[in-house]
Amino acid sequence: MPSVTPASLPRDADRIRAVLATAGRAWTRPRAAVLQVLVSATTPMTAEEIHERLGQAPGGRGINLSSVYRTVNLFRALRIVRRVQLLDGTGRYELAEGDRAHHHHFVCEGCGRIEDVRACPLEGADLGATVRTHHLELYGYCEGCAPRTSETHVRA
Amino acid sequence: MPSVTPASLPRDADRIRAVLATAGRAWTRPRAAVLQVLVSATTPMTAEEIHERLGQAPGGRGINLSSVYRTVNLFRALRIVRRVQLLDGTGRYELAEGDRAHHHHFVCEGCGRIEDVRACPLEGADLGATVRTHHLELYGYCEGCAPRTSETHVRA
DNA sequence: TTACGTGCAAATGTTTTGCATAAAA
DNA sequence: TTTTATGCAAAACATTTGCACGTAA
Repeated sequence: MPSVTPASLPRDADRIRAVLATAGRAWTRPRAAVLQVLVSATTPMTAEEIHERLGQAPGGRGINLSSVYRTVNLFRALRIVRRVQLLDGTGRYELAEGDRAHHHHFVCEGCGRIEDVRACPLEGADLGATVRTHHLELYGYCEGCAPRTSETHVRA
Repeated sequence: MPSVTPASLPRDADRIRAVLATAGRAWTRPRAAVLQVLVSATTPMTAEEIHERLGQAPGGRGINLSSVYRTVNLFRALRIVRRVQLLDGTGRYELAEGDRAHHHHFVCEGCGRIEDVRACPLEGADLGATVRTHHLELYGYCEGCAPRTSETHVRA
């Protein structure tokens, strides 16, 4: 039962380190640091955001942004990380492991906050044999952000 | 009276022209041409793709790519066009009007083809009061593209 | 005739890549 | 000691913007 608490990272790290070893890829300081950031994330993060927070991760200083991209792409290929695309066009990355396996996102059109939606409304739905997976994004206004319908602003 | 989709474009054009007029925006050659391309599209198109096909639309020659972007963004603000974000990160645009109002997409991970999914599997589902709208993308392999599970390639 | 729109070129932002060096296996 | 990964700088895209000129209303 992996979680965000301090003690869980080693477990995550060990498991993922084994995945990399099986794939013939090395366990390195940048990869460990990126994983650490993603494990403690509460929302999908852009490459830039991951890069900024690397300073707080052990051994995470001085890592180049291009290494962040290379790392999340490797993790994606190994199904450790998933890319999320919201309407702003910037890619975001999140763990796709353990209890974070399948979930969706609610995006507040007022403040931009992104919330996880763990209960999949499509659970059990028959989407046809050809469908392997799906991505669902919900848009609306969170409590605290009053809905404004009279605006000319682009939001969907 | 030239047209690509015989009878429907003039109707679409007239209605949308009225929407622009109400918003105090002009009806111009580039806007008419972009609309024409979108009306005859069978799949959401990137700005680049729209730009390429403008040559086949009446009066569509010599229109700048930046005008395509400005046009789709204006149309989005007026809810005439919707932006679709698939996992490749490139924005695609499609009409959000009339019988194309609400639908989703199936993306073939083999050949990249995008199909409309008209029946919304969330029709009638209770997503909570805060949810205004949603986007759903289905991923899988179309008939003709055999599923390959043993690959290291990034696809979700 | 006046506000609005367009082309063009340059700027911005995101993501990838080539290459020489450094670190892991 | 051989393979794989990294930093750095540059390239490749996608999208937006400033400005002078054109055009719809």
